[in-house]
Amino acid sequence: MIVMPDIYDKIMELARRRGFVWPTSECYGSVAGFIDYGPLGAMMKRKIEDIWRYFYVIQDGYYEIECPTIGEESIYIASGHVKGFADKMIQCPHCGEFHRADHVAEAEGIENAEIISAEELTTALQNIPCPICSETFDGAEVYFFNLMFQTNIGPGSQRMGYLRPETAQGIFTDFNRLLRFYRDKLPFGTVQIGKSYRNEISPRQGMIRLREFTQAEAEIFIHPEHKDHPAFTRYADRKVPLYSISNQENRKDATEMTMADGVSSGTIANEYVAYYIAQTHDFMLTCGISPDKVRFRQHLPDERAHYATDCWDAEIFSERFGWVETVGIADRTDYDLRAHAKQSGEPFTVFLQYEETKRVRETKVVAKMGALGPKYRNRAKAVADALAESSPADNGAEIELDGEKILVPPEFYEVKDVETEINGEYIMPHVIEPSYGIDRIIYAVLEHSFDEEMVEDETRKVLRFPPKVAPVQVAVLPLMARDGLDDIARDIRSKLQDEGILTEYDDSGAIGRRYRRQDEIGTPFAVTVDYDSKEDNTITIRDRDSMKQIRYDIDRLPALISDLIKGRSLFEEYL
RNA sequence: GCACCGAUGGUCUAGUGGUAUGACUUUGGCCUUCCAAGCCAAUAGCCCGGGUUCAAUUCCCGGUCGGUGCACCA
Repeated sequence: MIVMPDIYDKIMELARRRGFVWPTSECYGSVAGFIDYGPLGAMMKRKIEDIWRYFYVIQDGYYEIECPTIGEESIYIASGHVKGFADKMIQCPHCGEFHRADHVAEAEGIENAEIISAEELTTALQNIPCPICSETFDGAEVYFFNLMFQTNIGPGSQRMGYLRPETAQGIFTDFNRLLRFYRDKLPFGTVQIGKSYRNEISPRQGMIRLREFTQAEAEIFIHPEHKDHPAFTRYADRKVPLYSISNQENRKDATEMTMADGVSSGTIANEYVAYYIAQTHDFMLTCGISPDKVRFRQHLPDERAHYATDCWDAEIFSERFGWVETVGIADRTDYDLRAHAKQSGEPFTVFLQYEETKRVRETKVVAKMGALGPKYRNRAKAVADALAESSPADNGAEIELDGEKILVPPEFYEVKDVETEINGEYIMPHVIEPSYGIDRIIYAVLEHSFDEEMVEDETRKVLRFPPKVAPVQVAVLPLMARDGLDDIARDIRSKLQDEGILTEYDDSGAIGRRYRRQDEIGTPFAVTVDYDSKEDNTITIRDRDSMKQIRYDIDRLPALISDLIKGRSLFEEYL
């Protein structure tokens, strides 16, 4: 891996100076793991989120919801975060080193180290030597370090709350409402973009490991037996670099493969997973990620969560951090819904009607409650239930009640031959979950867009953002701030504003300096008003990447700029 | 969380037991007819707390933030 140790510093220096990303609350000394997005960063983030919305909300039709960032304890008991998101830690009383208690125990041959309680682990470790200093852990206690931020809800602090460690749970907990919203049909999807929180032990790496970060997650609920994506043809022929389990095991680099081949060869579990791999690839390139710096790495069987059938991470290559996981795409089966169903007692199932009603003949044992009630009293209901499950003989039905075998005589029940109609079945959907780390994507876009080139012995710093991502879309510059050029420029600016285009007006200093300023913040186009503009009602449009200019009619400018930003036409076509 | 290293205008930096160098940027003015030109001026800084000292940005201790290694990363 070629490491350029200064590229991160260069990017972050620019990002700080020009208002993309700042350390948070600097006047009080900042806090590791938290950042502020400055004016340009916040705008750029919004644009990237909007591109994401284009793919998931507009293209796929999955509506967005917004849930609280604080959730009450039950949610995270169900999701497994209260238990599973905590590590059992122990600190050596002699050298002060922190260890994962279960790892130390396992290495010393203690069985079930991962599942035994903290108390048991404490006892087990008392005479075990610290792997660092070899003194024993005598007197040290195993404690839980949970990566969730904890809080109390209300003044009585009776109700425990947690800051959500992922946005997904809000979608799962709203499942029954969402199901109604989508009129009781599968498949359907719901997305959420928002902040999540993890109390990282050591959040270094700037924007890569944050304690508060933005996720964009989609939860797509599908029939467990129908994992073919209805719009699969959209991406069937798209080639994506796949770093599959076998590539990893055979130490081969990622190989390009179409999604159709990925699914038919069995590399990718199903069309849904493949569709979102391809869609993620599409999204990344749209945001300005370099095509040669993305790959999709399949989770190895031992790192995959036990409930997931297939899981792929989109990884982006960073000069500074190497391959960084930015998106996870998993088939989570019915794990989450099942967990919430168990915790809440709600069904979390979909009733799917059969095309044709099925008729089933069966024999039913129906209790005669009039007779049963007086005899069995408060046990009558239990007896009736047990009878329904029993297979009566001529002399009566033998049932078991509280471990006691009872023979219920025939006069207490009736055996009926009934035909029932079955109109459908309840099924618990499976969930496909693409989960995006927006902040990491923003960093990667900055890194991949950043460029330096020498122009007449000066270093030109440019952010080569796609026009859709650039926080400022057009700079309007009068060549001179006089002779009426400034008036024409202001007029052009307001016409562009009417089109909803974000412009910056700048009349200070030499024109070259102004171009450089815009280059540094990635503004794709600059409109310059010169003396010819007064004569023939034209201006020049300067392209950031090529620094080439064209003359264009002022009246038709807003429409052209709009097309250029949306990617409907390319600057080169007008040269 | 541990160990080591670092922290000087917005940015990059020089330097010091007696309040700080230079460049770039920014702002105003002059000049300027398309890629950081020039001139004049202005704004702006020693990470925070404690200690030693007549005096601390400088030395010491603690903290914060950043970098590196360890640990951690559902």
